[in-house]
Amino acid sequence: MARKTAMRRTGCPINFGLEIFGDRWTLLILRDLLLQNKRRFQELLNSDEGIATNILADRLKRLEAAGVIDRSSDPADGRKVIYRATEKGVALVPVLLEIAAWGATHDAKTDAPADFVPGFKADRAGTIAAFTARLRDD
Amino acid sequence: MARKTAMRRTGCPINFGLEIFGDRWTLLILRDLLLQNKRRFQELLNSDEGIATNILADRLKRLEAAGVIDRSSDPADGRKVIYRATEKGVALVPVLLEIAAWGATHDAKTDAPADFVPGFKADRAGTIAAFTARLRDD
DNA sequence: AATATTACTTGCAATTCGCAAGCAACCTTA
DNA sequence: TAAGGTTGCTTGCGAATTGCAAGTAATATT
Repeated sequence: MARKTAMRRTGCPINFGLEIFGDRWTLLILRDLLLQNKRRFQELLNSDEGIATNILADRLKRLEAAGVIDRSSDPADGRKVIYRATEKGVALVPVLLEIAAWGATHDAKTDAPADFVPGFKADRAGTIAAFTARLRDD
Repeated sequence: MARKTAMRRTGCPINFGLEIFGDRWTLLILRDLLLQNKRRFQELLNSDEGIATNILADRLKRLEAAGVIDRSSDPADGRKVIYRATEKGVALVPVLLEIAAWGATHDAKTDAPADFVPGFKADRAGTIAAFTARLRDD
């Protein structure tokens, strides 16, 4: 899991994002951290998609290195680690919600609640604000 | 390049998206098709990030299989192939613009024009409409 | 003191990636 | 109409990444 010094391909802002979260797992971890309020390694591990422990550990390291999340140990239980999105991470909520809206719209068998897409379209800013506020509260 | 029958991990709408474009290259191809109006294999190949021909061919096949793009041959030149986003593909413009806005905001050395983020924030719907309209025109 | 939890590493086989070549179909030029 | 160039791919192969299983160290619980 040698952390290689991230070689930038280009200065394109989309490429910048992809070099951080352009893989099959990173945005799922951010989904759990940003939209599902998960905080610990075990919670992230237990997601339905079934990420492996080495991949999860690697992605959390990269996200921390990229300044998207913070890592701290739980003062109430020294074994536990708390992962938390930084402001830079919280700023990805709109990206995740747009992907979710696209997926829910174009997947006939989506698990998304029926009112998600209409609600998001009707009040995009409100939906984003609701998720964002929840992250800053706890 | 064996196309394996895409095994769904879950019905999560974000996972649905990631199974189509959750890798280092696919969204860059869509960037070129959706935001840069590229249409041919060579144009996509010439992007600054330097995608390999086998990867590009593979991703174009997957995008076509997913219904995100259409493939047709150029009536004016039988060697050339025209790749074009479907409605499902055009619907990814907001996703790409959100990623671009995030990248431009958080990358100190971004190549994005200085007025992109302010312009996008001031008139999100207008920015999306401008890109979308351009795709339907030609 | 013994056992369980939590957050990870480590090993290794299997898949995927990326570079370089090759190739078939089509167009252009002479 | 023959020769050469262009276009959109495919093929081979070494290197990197992934994913599963099995550890392990540092706490916490009983």
